Amino acid sequence: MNYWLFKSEPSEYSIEDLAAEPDATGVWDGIRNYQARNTLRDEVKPGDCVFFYHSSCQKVGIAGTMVVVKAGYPDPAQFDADSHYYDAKAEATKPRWYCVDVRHQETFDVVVPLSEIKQNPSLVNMALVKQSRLSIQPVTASEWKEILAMRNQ
DNA sequence: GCCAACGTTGGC
DNA sequence: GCCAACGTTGGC
Repeated sequence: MNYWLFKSEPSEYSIEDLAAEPDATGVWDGIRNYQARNTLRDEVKPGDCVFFYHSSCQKVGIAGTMVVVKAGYPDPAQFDADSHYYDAKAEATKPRWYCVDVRHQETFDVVVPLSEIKQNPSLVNMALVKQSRLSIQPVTASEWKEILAMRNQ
């Protein structure tokens, strides 16, 4: 079982949106970065735990947790000409982009702010801090525990 | 809205 | 395969 952090702009899709889905389960789609794609396709597995990160908003930080319920499969949006995520170069037999299904688990009472994560000495090696632009990134077990210890404070 | 960091594209 | 130009991300 592995830990991950997925980013989303809450104005596009927030943790509240996920919680409001039927069965609190949604598709994590629209990933259009190859490194993130490879992780989704090859490494993210059902049962893995994921932080939901809110980016480009008033309260930047980790908003809660979710769990992976379906491993990587071709992102349907790449074939949908009406979708913002349409990719003319993707073919049904050779999909370019992948998505996973996730189920909402917990919404933190207060978002754990990026500013506090950056100040926490035991989190200096987090991908979030070092490789800030990656939208799908790994989290270690100790980082997971540390973030959980910072929530609801 | 600015801008640094990083990813992608395309000419050669 | 290099690298300049360009596009995107995302914090502030």
